Amino acid sequence: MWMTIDLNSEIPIYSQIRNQIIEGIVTGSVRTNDSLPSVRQFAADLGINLHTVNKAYNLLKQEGFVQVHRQKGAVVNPPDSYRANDEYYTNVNEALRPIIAESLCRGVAREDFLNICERIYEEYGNVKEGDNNG
Amino acid sequence: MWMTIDLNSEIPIYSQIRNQIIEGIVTGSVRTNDSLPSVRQFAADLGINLHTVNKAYNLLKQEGFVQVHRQKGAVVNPPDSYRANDEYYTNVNEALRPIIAESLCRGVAREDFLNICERIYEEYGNVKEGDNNG
Amino acid sequence: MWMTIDLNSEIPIYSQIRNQIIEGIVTGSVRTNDSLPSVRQFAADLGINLHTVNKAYNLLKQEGFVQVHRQKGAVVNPPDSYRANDEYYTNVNEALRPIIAESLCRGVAREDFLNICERIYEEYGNVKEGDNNG
Amino acid sequence: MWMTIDLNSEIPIYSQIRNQIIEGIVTGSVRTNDSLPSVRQFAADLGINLHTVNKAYNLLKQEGFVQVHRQKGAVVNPPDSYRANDEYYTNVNEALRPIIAESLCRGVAREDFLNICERIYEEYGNVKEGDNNG
DNA sequence: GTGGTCTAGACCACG
DNA sequence: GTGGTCTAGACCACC
Repeated sequence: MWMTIDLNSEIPIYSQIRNQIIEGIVTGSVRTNDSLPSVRQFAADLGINLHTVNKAYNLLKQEGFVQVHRQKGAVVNPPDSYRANDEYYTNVNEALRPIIAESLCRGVAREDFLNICERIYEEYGNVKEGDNNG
Repeated sequence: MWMTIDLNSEIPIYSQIRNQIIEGIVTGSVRTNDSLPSVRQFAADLGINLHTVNKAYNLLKQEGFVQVHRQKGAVVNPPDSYRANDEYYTNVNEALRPIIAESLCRGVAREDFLNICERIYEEYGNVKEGDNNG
Repeated sequence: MWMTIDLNSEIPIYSQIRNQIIEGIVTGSVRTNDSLPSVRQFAADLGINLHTVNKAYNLLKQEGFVQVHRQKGAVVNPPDSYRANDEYYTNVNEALRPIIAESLCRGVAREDFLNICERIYEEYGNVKEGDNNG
Repeated sequence: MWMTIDLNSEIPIYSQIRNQIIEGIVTGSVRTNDSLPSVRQFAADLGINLHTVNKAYNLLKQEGFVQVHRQKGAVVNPPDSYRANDEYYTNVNEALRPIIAESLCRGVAREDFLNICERIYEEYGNVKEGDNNG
C-alpha cells in the first residue's frame, strides 16, 4: 500500500498512518466505502505492530473518518460524517496560531506564508469542497 | 509575567512557554536584548517545575531566539539570529500539510482556510517583515 | 421478514436479531407457535452469515423464547416458558445500574429518566402483563 | 481502593472500572478535581495490567468525566463537563429499549420495572441533579 | 515519579 | 478470517 512510515520521526507512527490516510481521502486514492487493509495485513506490510495500526484506525473512527466493522475492517465513511464543525475550527485555529506566530517572528511575510499554503493546496490538486470523494 | 499555562492542555508545558515567548516577540512585549525571568523565578511564578522552564529556554536557544548567559540568564537575540531559513521552510511545510489535508478532507474551502490564517495575522496586528522588534 | 440489521452497529448482529425477535413478540408480530424463518432463508434475506442467525436462535432457545425442532425450525414458546424469574431480575438490575449511575452522574433527574422509560413503554403500546401474545 | 473486578464477567475489565468510577462520582466517593490512582498503582492494586486501566481512563476522558494529566494522572472534571446532551439521550434510549422490550416480553409489569429503577435510584441515595459533586 | 508509545504474543467474540 | 481484549515488558517524554 501507498504509505511510508518514518520510525525515527517525532510524530507517533499511529499519527503518521492517520495523516496519510486522510491524505489518501483528499487525493482520491481512498474512497468512501473503501475498506482499509486489515490491521494484521497493514502492520505486516509496514513492518510494525498490529496494535499501532489499530490505534490509528480507532483514532480515525473517533474523528468520524471511518467506521470499524467486524468483518470488513475499517470502512471509510461518506464525507458528511466528518464535515468541519465548530470544534474543528477551534482546533485549526489553535494549531495555526503558534505556527503563524513563529513565521511572523522569523520575518516571513504574510504573503509568503499564504503562498506556502496555496502551494500545498495545489499539491492536493485544488480539490474543492465536496469533491474529495463520494 | 504575562503568561497563562494550561496544565490540562495536551501541549507540553515547555511548548506553551516557548510559544508564548515567541508570541511576545511578535507582539513586541518581548524585545531584543530583554532578559527573560530566571528559571527559578519563572517556575515559581507559574507554579511549575524548574526543569520545565529550563527546557523551554533551551529549546528557544536551540532555535536561535535567545542566548543563555550565566549572569543575565536568557537574553533575546536580535531578529537576524532567527530569520527563516530553508530548514524552517521545510518544517513549516511538514506542519501545514496534514492540517491542510484534514481541512480539505473535512470540506473546508481553500478561501475559508486562508481567511482563518488572515484573521490570525490580524490578531497579531499585521506585523510586517522586519517590524517585529528591535 | 420485518427486520433491519445495522452492520455498522457496535451491537453484534446476532444480538440485533435476538432483540428484534423479542420486540416482535412484544408487538404481536411474532406469536406463540409461530415458526421463525429457517436459518438459511433468514441469513439469505438479511444478507448475512448462516452461523450468525444460528447463534441468535440458540441464544433465544437458551433464554426460553423458542424451541428448536428438526423439522419446523425455531418455534416460539408460550409466554409461560419465559416468564421473568429471579435470575432475570438479577440481570435487569445489573444492566440498569450502570445506566442509571451514568444518568445521575450526567445530571439527569430521576423523573426525566423514568419519563424516558415510560415513553418507550408507550412505543410498545402499553402492552400489559400477559397480554403480549398467545 | 474501593473497587471489585470480576475477571470472569462478560463485561470487559476496562468497562467495569469505568462503571465503578462513575458510580464513585455519583455516590460522592470520587469528587471533582480528585486524582484517580496512577495507572500503575491501580493496576497493581487490582491485579491487572496497566494498559487495561489506561484504556478505562482514556474512555472516561473521551466521555468527558476526567482529564488526563501529565503529572497528576486522571483528574475528575467538574459536572458541567459531562452534562447529558442529545447524544447521550439517544444512547440511553437505545440501551433501554431492548431491556424494556425483554421485560415486557417476560411479563414484567410497567410498574414493576419502574420500581426496579426507583430502587436503584434509592441505592444511590436519591442524589438530585447538580448535587452529585462539586 | 507520571502517562504515552510501541512491541510481542495470547485468547476470545464475531461472522 | 476479522477486530477486541488482555497481558507483559520495553523505552521515552514530561515534569
